[in-house]
Amino acid sequence: MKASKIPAATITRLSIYSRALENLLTQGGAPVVSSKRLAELCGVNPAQIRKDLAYFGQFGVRGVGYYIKELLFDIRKILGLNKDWNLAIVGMGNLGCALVAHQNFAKQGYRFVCAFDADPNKIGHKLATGLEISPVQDLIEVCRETKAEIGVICTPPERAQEIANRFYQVPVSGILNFAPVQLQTCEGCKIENVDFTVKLDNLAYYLSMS
Amino acid sequence: MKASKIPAATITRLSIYSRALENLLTQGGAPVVSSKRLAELCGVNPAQIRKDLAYFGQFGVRGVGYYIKELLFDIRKILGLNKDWNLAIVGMGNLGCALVAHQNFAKQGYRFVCAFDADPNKIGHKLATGLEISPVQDLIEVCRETKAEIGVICTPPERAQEIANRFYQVPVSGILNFAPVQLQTCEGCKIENVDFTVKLDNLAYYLSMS
DNA sequence: CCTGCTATGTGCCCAGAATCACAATGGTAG
DNA sequence: CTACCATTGTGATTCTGGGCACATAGCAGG
Ligand SMILES: NC(=O)c1ccc[n+]([C@@H]2O[C@H](COP(=O)([O-])OP(=O)(O)OC[C@H]3O[C@@H](n4cnc5c(N)ncnc54)[C@H](O)[C@@H]3O)[C@@H](O)[C@H]2O)c1
Ligand SMILES: NC(=O)c1ccc[n+]([C@@H]2O[C@H](COP(=O)([O-])OP(=O)(O)OC[C@H]3O[C@@H](n4cnc5c(N)ncnc54)[C@H](O)[C@@H]3O)[C@@H](O)[C@H]2O)c1
Repeated sequence: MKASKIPAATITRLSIYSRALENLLTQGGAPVVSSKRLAELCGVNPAQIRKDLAYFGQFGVRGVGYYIKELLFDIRKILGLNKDWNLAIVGMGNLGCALVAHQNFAKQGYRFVCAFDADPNKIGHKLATGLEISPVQDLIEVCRETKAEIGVICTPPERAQEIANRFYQVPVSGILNFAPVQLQTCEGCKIENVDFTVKLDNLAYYLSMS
Repeated sequence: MKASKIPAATITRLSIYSRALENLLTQGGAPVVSSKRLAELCGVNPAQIRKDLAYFGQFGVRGVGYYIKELLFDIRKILGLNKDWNLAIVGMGNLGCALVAHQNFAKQGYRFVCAFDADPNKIGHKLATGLEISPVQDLIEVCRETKAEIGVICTPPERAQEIANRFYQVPVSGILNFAPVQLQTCEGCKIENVDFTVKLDNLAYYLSMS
């Protein structure tokens, strides 16, 4: 598939473009946007946008620009957001609960279909969304029942690998990992790490430079 | 300064190396580590590690490897983590509270010195750490009093720019932004975005490809 | 003291990504 | 119908970053 030829950075930017387009839509205004204007909103080079889109086809009208609504639809389709995705989350602590409570995910088509914790006090507890916390021992079984496709790890770092291994057995096809460890990968399962500390460290570096 | 010649990716990796080194330290074992072993732990190429470090000097012993404790110290110094950093946080909702409750930040020398919200019900409330939530109107004043250096934005996206503008006035020298918007930048203030949705979108793309 | 081994430090090369610049083209106005 | 304008789509160019491979240097053992 041509997928392999497309830079990862392009995919990340597509996601950012889609958010800017959503904002333009809700704000109303002209139904078209030029690559120049969109570039300003996203903080990138206009040619970059045109080239990113060119990987997937032709979406604009020369001399006019891009029809916002159509482009948004096309980008979401490229990103695979024209379907809902089922998420399983493990570790219902501070962060885990914040994620499940977050509205935007549902709006984008990401649904939490099961939640797990190891703490007996939490198991059985119902979250605001109606989701009930299951014991982590049942992870594989429940994930299969609920057809989870993406796993989200919010446990302490020393438990993360063990949870990942179980996800591999389900199997899920992707993992979003919030624990600050480098997970061992597994054929057929794509991992994305979200790491706040790394971002803070970056800031610290640049600030102590200047 | 030579800073500008160093790839941003290098700084990010340094942060990851430092975490791996911390793990090695607490686990005990040999006091030295080779670039090969460290590379395995971090999921990168050994030459990459040596090259990253070479930007800043010579830290290893040929034929032996790197002394873990010393290297960790040196990397933390490079990253500017040999001092504490004062953080100001705005928006004490689900995410904001999770961040303040998080132990790791304090361990790394990141201290929350003030917290703000617009909700009258939250103002005056004391967090577990003893930190009291201040009204967002007082942001500039309180940030100056508490010597905040880095701002953390956890408000809804439509409020984020307005908060950033106030941070610019303090001024803080860096902002960690969790709201899914592209903030307008300001000379002298470095911005880092943490964006979960983008990561999920990346997953969605790769999963719908294969 | 000398020899051999091992892992670092680094010059060189290659790949991929960002930017530039221009030709192609749809829309519009006269 | 024609000519002009604005903005896209894309080939060419530049630049940055990653990986290879080897020379270099410290250590250990005899
Ligand atoms: N909270 C933050 O702001 C923040 C920031 C950066 C990184 N993180 C990382 O995110 C993760 C979670 O952070 P948190 O603040 O929510 O921690 P937390 O302690 O509030 O929550 C951890 C949860 O995981 C559960 N758990 C522990 N072991 C488990 C297991 N084996 N199986 C299933 N569940 C288990 C615990 O019962 C608890 O509910 C940690 O790895 C942390 O380092 C958190
Ligand atoms: N919770 C998540 O998992 C998650 C994930 C991705 C992104 N985000 C983003 O992080 C931000 C916060 O998310 P959350 O889940 O904590 O939302 P939340 O609604 O729980 O909290 C938002 C808080 O901001 C406060 N606030 C609103 N306007 C304010 C203002 N002008 N000044 C100061 N405070 C103000 C509110 O009173 C509230 O306490 C949002 O931008 C959200 O999109 C959150």
